[in-house]
Amino acid sequence: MSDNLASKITDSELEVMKLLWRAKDALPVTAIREQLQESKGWEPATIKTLISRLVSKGAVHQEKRNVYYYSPVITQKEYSSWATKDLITRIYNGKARDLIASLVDSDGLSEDDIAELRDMFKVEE
Amino acid sequence: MSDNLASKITDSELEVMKLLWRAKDALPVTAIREQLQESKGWEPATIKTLISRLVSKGAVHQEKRNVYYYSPVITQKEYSSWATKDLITRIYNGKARDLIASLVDSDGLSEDDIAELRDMFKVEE
DNA sequence: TTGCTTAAGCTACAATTGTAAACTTAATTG
DNA sequence: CAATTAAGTTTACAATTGTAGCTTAAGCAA
Repeated sequence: MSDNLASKITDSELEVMKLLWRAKDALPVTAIREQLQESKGWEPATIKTLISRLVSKGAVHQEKRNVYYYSPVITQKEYSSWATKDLITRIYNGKARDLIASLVDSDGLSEDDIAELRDMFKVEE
Repeated sequence: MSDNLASKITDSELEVMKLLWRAKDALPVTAIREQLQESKGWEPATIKTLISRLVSKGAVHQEKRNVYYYSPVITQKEYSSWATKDLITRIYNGKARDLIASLVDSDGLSEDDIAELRDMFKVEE
């Protein structure tokens, strides 16, 4: 994913993306609105603006049926991994291990997490 | 560190923080400018604005000597760990291990990183 | 001491973001 | 078919951010 795309997904827009990622299929505004209006307390107009911005920045695709249906162009994986690398670049001088060290070291990991990570790194060839 | 503080350090401001973190002692504008003017191509006025904003948001402390000397209030560790937790909250549903899984899984880790992490999580058994 | 060079403070201004209303067009319903 | 409603488009507007100039005050050199 190009820096252009992901870097421009703002916090509010991300809420829309999350919803689209959760959905298996493309969704019409109605469906999007239904969820965000309640969970976020946003006005329909606000939600529409966010969707439009995402479409114009190429993060969401719109398909005309009876009414437009929206689906994510950028996958959640792409986005998360981009965001993570971005954090590493900006804050950890590009060193992924420093991120993890920081997590370990600031109690960012639960016992469970650590157990799981131990596993994760054990089996790895 | 409160959410208030860290969440408000913007990208440009972060460059100033990084410099202050690197410095062992408080620095006068001159010193800060010297470095950022070259590395970032910023005008003196810009640098001054960033410093002022950091001071007013409480991330940097200023001490009047002959001239003001600036030093970080928020430590780099505090900031990184905050930023990391923030990422986890926003993108990984609060699950630190998902962050790491994503790193592993998107080739965000070099062989070296993995070796080191394996050490880090080595089972003492 | 008087102006010259900066530091510090205040002001500016465009782009982005969060939030939304107003207007226009198309669809649904009586 | 006319009226209502909902979808889609355009416009708005304040806060934040990136970037910087202008003004005033103060220290230093001549």
